[in-house]
Amino acid sequence: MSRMARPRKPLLSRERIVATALTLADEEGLPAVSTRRLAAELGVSGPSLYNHFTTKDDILDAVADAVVAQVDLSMFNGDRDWPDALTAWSRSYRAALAAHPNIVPFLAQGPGRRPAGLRMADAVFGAMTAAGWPPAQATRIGALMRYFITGSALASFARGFVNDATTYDSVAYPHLGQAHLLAERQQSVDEGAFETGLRALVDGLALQYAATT
Amino acid sequence: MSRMARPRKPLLSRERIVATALTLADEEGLPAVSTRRLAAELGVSGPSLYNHFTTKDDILDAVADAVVAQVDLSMFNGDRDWPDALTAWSRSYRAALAAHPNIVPFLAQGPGRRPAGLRMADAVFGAMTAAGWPPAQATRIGALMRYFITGSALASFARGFVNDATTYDSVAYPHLGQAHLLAERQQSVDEGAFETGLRALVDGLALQYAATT
DNA sequence: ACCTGAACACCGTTCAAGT
DNA sequence: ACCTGAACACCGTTCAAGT
Repeated sequence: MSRMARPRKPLLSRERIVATALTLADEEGLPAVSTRRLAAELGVSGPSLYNHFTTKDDILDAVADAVVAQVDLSMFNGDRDWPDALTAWSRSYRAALAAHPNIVPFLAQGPGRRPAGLRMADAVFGAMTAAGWPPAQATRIGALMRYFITGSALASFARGFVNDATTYDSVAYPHLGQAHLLAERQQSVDEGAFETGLRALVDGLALQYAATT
Repeated sequence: MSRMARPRKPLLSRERIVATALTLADEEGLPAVSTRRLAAELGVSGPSLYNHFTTKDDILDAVADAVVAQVDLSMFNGDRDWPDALTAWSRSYRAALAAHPNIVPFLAQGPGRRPAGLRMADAVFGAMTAAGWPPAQATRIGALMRYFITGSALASFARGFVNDATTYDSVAYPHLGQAHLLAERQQSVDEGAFETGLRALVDGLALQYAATT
């Protein structure tokens, strides 16, 4: 059964488009990822992309999915108790987003309905129900942790902090010391707020767990 | 002290631009808010807007600030204990965002450095320190609650849920029953996840409070 | 001071045409 | 099947010109 020799291989592939889009977003920001710019980066003309994706949003969805696919899910294999697993997963999730901050604003908008997001939701749901959580609560836990982690990533990584002394009027905002609002402090505030919130969430869920089981 | 009579009053004002932009975003979505479309809505030509704002992002910042300004802060007046106040504020915050879902993706990106956001951060910080929280923790609490609330609003209100049976393959995602992913279920999942997470956060913070004071 | 039209340098997407 | 150039209907923003 022989076939004709394949014609010269295609210039593009979905994988190459996604990888190049992610690199471009990482290096020059989300606004740099236009179809025309991305195509130029790939050495083709703009409309070529439409042979592989139906829309620009489809491309960004795939990029977002590639980022979410980096999240470690191995802590849900049953070796750890649920609070430990949830904590480890949250940190891995946040780290995956921190590695690609410029895609976070897009990623945070969609519900997690792409493959990697569903795989993640499935892993959390499975581990929580296995640990004894009722299914309805297990669903909620997956959602609320995602809210917290993506919200944290958005606020932390998205836009720079304007270090403008006149913005922070001590008369208008008597409780906010200037020191609390300096740009260089922001990252440690974000980090501390994330860890404090993560612990509070897991501890608070543990209270509910003890009350319902 | 008389002055010359004012010449015909300006066609535009910052207030009118912001109000019209918010209405347009509410009714037709964020992409409908282009400078040209907004100007047309206001009965002027596109470039006129630049007499009142330096950039389109400045306009959207002001719109976001107007939404945040709707958040009730009266629960921080000292009548309630801090967990009650934090809970009431969170619900008011979420409700303000739910009233204008289309602006949330923009709003969630910036740190809360506009007037209404700073007023809010100041109120939370003031109430938490007054209740006995150390300043560093009070700052973190304001930030982490914002992460959770904006993250929740983004995921809940931003993009519709695709009700596509083929997306949810029971082989690929064995733990996720189809019923859990139907569009009509989504809103109640979001609501339940928000309330579960809010309670967990406040309960978990109460544990930390008891341990540090 | 405030608004306008014209212009610049872009967009996302469609489509007929090429191979 | 996959890529191209041309085209359409848009963008945000600048700027000289008007009042």
